[in-house]
Amino acid sequence: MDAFYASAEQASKPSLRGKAVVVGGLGPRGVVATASYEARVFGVRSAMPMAQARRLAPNAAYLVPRFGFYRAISEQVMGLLHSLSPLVEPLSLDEAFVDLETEGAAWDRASARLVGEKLRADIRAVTGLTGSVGLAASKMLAKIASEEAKPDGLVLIEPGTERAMLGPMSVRTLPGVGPATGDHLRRAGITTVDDLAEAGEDELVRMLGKAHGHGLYAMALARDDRPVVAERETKSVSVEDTYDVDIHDRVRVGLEVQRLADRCVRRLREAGLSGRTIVLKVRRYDFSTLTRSETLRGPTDDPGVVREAAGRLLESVDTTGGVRLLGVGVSGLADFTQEDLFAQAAGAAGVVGDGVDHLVEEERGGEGVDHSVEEQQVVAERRWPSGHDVRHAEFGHGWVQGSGLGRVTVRFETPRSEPGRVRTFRVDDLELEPAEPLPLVAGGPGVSVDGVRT
DNA sequence: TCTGGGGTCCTAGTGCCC
DNA sequence: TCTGGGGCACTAGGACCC
Repeated sequence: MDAFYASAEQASKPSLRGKAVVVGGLGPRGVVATASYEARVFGVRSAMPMAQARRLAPNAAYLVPRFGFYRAISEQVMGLLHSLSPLVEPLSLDEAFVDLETEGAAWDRASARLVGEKLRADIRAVTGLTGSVGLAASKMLAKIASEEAKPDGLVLIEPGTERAMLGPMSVRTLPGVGPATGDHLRRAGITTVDDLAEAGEDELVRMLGKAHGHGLYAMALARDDRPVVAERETKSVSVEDTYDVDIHDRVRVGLEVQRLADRCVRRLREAGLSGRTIVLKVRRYDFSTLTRSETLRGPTDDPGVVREAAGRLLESVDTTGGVRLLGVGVSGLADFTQEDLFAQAAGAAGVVGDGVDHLVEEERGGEGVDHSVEEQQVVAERRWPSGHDVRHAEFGHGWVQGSGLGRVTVRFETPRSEPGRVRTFRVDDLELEPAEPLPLVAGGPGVSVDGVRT
């Protein structure tokens, strides 16, 4: 999908079509998740700090991501892919490999092109969004082709032309070559795929290690026989939070770790999993990152056990100077099998989602009645996040354009209306309430944040 | 400029067992 | 009995991807 989150927001909000839209974290330490093509003109890119994006494109619309909404659209698209072949390997919400050969969906260049064009038309009809298709003989080449095809295109790499096409490209084009490997190679005078092939396998293994060296050399020769894998098992589950301001108070750090442990267990249970290895992640004030892990005798999904382990791990970490991020994860996963799980949950000192959350909230908000202007703004943004849908008793469906200082500004429009008007309300206006996103396509399936089609 | 969140995979060191 | 080495599990960190 092309600039997926931003395109979904533009489809949902007529007044943003053709405008610069940036989706990402809006806090002081937020980064850009996706920028619309209009925003990219100003130099805004994924993973860029939000503050920098705002300097580059001060007039863009800045929205927080709505993953439930994107997930629902993603499920529609994945459904279309599954109608082509049972072998669909999702890479993320907006990208997947499809093996068109196994079940005979395509057998040559012409049939593959037809399938690809029909898929693009179907995606457009079902979701109202554009997607790009890369067709090639391997996953690596299909991925490169789809990048070349963006936005809203289709690229087929003709068999036999792969090496000639790849040769002059930057090493950074190859999947798995990021900033660090790119720099490493550049220092050795290797900048293109041709340079990689000339360097030879032994040299690449010496420079980058066995797995990476062999893999890169094969890719440089356009060799990639990795199959499309339909079912991938989850290997770990984790949650993490970056704090707007570094936390110095050791007690508060401990409370946050417990809160994260609870959230992690909740996710683990939702997935029907348990795990043996508990991982604590700490990013300190200077951005250095530490992980500490502990492997238990058997898998658990008991919040008390995970909390305790995370707490023990925290004891071995020096947090003086402050921490900007904390995370808790569980790996070494097993299918959940313990029969007495629910008994354990009921008997645990604090059931998941209970107790600790409230404690932390009180710590934050219980310091008196004089809330600063910034605090009021934070509270308003929490209740009315930018970009989220709302419904007003009198004015109908709209979305939050911004909030703060006790006010929330709403633009009243729907995916199929003309660009709408803006009105401002008090944040505690009883006629205003959060709403589900509306379907993007007339007559198409509706979309709710739970991913249920309506 | 100042760096999110949720993942995967790889490497290297260490300790233990056979 | 001592030593070496392979294999494995565990731990920590780093790179990468979307």
